[in-house]
Amino acid sequence: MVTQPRSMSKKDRRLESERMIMVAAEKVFAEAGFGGATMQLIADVAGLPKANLHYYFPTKEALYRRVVQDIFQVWLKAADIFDQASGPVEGIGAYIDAKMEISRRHPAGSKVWASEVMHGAPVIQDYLETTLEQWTNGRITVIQSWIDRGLMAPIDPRHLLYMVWATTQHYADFGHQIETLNNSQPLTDAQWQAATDSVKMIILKGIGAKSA
Amino acid sequence: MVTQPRSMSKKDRRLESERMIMVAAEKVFAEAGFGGATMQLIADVAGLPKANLHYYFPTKEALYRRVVQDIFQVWLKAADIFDQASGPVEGIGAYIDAKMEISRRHPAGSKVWASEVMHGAPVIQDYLETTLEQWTNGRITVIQSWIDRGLMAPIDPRHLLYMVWATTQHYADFGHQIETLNNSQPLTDAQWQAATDSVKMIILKGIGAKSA
DNA sequence: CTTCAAGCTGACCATATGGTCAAAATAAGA
DNA sequence: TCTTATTTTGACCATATGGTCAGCTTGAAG
Repeated sequence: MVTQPRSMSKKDRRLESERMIMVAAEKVFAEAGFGGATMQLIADVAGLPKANLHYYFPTKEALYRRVVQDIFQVWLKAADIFDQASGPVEGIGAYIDAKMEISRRHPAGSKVWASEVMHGAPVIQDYLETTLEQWTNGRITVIQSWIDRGLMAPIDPRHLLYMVWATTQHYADFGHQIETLNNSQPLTDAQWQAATDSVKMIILKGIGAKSA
Repeated sequence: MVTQPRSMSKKDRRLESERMIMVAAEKVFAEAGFGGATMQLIADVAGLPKANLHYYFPTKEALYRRVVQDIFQVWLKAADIFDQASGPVEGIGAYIDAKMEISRRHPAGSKVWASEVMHGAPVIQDYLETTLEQWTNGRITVIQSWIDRGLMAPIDPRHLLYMVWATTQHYADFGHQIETLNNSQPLTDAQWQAATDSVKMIILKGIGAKSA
């Protein structure tokens, strides 16, 4: 694939190799699913011999686990925006922006996550029960406070979050379908912007969001 | 699994066997993905010897294809409601109701469909390009006419449809995550109703829908 | 009852895949 | 330069899986 620079310390090369493998793995897992992905294909995409993958990651499952954990981190970081907001228009608006951007820049990751959850979260169930639940409850509190302050309609915060997740991730997970319905062309910059604006407009208006 | 009634014509038994296999296959494909599913497991779930599956369905892919096609039919049928509606409140409201009902009653099918599309629609690409595109364009026309008649805000109909698909299917595809965040309990009747109501309320309000 | 096509299945095969390993190559330190 | 630890990789193995097939069972028609 890509020839590694000669001038690299062993530690750097290690990190670099791991990164290349992770990138290739994310792509292959997204395209074929865990069961359909093969270590050989991941190795080919990464431009390394298969045995090399097993030097860095003992098993296919270990590699997959790392990929999923990585994605989860990206997810969580994007959510920080929520807290700095003074009200729903800013908070949810910015959150939608961030999630749409992730769907656009990181579609493979989104698909791997979706696949993992669809199959019953065999490897990140503990994350769902701990980190995700805590994060969710925290945001629910924030949204509820907005409702209490009259900044938005009394929507069940949980279902609002689900709607944001569903809608934004749909543009990654079902990107192929969307592209097909777009004359088999990838969405242009303008179309991504229009999609983001539509989503934001409908949801913010739908919950009667007011600026703080 | 279930013992077949003795009093059945050969034709009926054929249909019955095919049905049992299809049901088992849908479940297994949903839980494991195409690559992760095995004919042996499908056979076990169906309560038949593996060789019997190959008697009715020549290959794993052929079986999978039939399952996906079946699901697509359910999808399309649910969409008929759209046409009988006089305006967005009735039309989109009923469509959301129908799709939420499918997500609840047919979650495995929804997952198989999602998986298929996520992996680039290898077996139903032609459906996307023909049937689905036609259906979509038809509904876009309907929605546009509502906009033209001032029955709703000038939202891009395409993104509205995507939002309805995303949100309703999310309750099936990410059902495991939702259940985990619900104290690891399946949603109750009341919770399903609340979810449906939330979705309908936000979207209908979000697009400024008016009864015709 | 007989016949014969349709349905069914245990045993088997070729292949693909995850994973191992010993030996070679490489680089850091003394 | 020599030594040692780390990294790389071709060859190999055990297993799982999709698929086949020859022979058996069943039931409908004459």
